Amino acid sequence: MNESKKISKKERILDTAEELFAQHGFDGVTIRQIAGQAEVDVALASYHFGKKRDLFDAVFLRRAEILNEERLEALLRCQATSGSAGPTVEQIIEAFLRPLEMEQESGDPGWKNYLALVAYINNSPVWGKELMSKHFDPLVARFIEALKKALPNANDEQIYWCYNYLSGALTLTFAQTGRIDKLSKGLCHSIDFKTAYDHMIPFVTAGFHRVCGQAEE
Amino acid sequence: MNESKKISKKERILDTAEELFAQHGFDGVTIRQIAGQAEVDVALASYHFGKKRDLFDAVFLRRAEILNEERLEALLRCQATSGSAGPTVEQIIEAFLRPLEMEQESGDPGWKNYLALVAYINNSPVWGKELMSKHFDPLVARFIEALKKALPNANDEQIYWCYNYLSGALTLTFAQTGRIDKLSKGLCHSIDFKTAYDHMIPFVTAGFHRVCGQAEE
DNA sequence: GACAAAATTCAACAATTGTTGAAAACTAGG
DNA sequence: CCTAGTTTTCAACAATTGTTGAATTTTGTC
Repeated sequence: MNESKKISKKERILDTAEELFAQHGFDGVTIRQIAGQAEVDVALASYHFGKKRDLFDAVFLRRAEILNEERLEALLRCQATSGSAGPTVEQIIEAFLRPLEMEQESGDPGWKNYLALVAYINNSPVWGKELMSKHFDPLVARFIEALKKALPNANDEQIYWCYNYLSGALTLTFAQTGRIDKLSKGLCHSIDFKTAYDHMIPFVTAGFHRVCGQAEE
Repeated sequence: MNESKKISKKERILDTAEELFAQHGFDGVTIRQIAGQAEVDVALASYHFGKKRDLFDAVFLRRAEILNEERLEALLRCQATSGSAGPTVEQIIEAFLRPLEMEQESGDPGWKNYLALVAYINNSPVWGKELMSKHFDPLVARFIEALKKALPNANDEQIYWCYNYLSGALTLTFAQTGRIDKLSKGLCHSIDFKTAYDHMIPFVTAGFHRVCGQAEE
């Protein structure tokens, strides 16, 4: 077995499906397109993953678990370094966002596709609730608990709404539509995640503080 | 002609297409589904609108023009009432968001569907750039000009990134996925646009001020 | 190298897709 | 009522869809 260059056909199907689903959505992609671009027989996708929907789920789940682990680590790490008062809002937001940046800027282009897929799912009235709630919200709940501690004056409603805005700002960045490139006449670039997160962190941190009635220290 | 209750079949196709496209995206809907739900023959959609893509464009354009007019009015109005210094950031954001709230809370349920469709389009790597840039960004550019005046310390890059976050937070709200309902255990409701905008306005206002290096007065 | 299991290909299926041309029904004005 | 124009229906088309069962090849184990 040549383990250095060989990527199994099963993985190639996942990678291609990831890319195409992210670009065109579930219904905008055919199994034949996936198989064609992956240079694989049409029937092989069904053999490995079953129905089309099962393939979609497999693509979504593959990196969701990795992402959750990294985010959890980041949260625990910033909770460990901060005192008994717990981490600040900004530190929590950092822990929430930076793992994404790392993955997106890593060599693996699959992560860019994957997060674009998350953008598609999060904004979908059909799957937004189902998939995101099931696989991301258990961890999100832990981040929100930390935020509550950092914002003692806030009521829960305010925190959840603010998280919603954070989620929206984040997923639109994932989507990489290139709209901001055009609007800013080339000044900003959708693919420049580092800059996107650098601005996003103070933006949402200030938003949380303002809405949740807690002046920034 | 009974003009009170009669809605033409052509309009019924538009309304139904609006609802279904918003829920399932362009590729997730068939002409037959639209025709079926609109109680209309399949061929009638082609007769009135041509290709499927043309119908999609017609749905998108119908309310885009109305929305642009109302938003422009709101901007001009707040610019007129403010002095020569121009409106504050918060006033500009208000002018940007409130017309949406009005429409969404109006009796016409089509507006809710339409804005969910905008959410889908804005987050789509395929259409996000094309449709949004063409039909919304000319007006967005005017709002950004006003924001630049209200934030003299900001550089353009910061402003465009902040607008991107605003756009993301806004469109996720449009999408009405119901995820926040579940996450907050019934405390927040996706359909409650009034509350969504009430929280969003101070959230993004504070974000703009923080990123663009201008303390709030 | 035989052999069982896994992986892969081939061919085909019924169902559904967008679209169209011709026929039919409706509408309005003379 | 006649007629011209618009709207609506009907029927059908070629193409594409997801999926499957059987056949074939590859893989790993003794």
